[in-house]
Amino acid sequence: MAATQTEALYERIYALVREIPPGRVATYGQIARIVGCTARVSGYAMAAVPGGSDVPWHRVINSQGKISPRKGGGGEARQKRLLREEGLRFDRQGRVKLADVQWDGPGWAWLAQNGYEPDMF
DNA sequence: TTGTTGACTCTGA
DNA sequence: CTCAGAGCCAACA
Repeated sequence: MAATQTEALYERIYALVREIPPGRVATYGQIARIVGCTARVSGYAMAAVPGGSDVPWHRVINSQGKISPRKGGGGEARQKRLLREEGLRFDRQGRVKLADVQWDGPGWAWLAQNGYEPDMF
């Protein structure tokens, strides 16, 4: 269980990302709005996902519809390949069409079941 | 405790 | 389209 506030925050982020269906993507800011943190922090949470996790971290991209570049360099290519395998199309600028493939959110039922209050939105 | 860094986003040029 | 600056906040030295 979460021993601290920040651990609880990360767990909320991961639980939410696990709800993103194949073929859809969410943005860091979208995740951040729901769990109640900043876009930067949700990005940091993705960087902290351990390998072999069941969290579909590759379905989280930036607000421009592009794969965010890492510090280390590698990783973007793998993320792009995983998304292609789920049917996403990338244009010449390496962007997906967010209007078509962006996730519409977890839904009220899931939110209520996971401790979120309606007045948060 | 202070300073730097980063898988972000928005605005403006 | 690209680029720069400001705001953001948890992690780390």
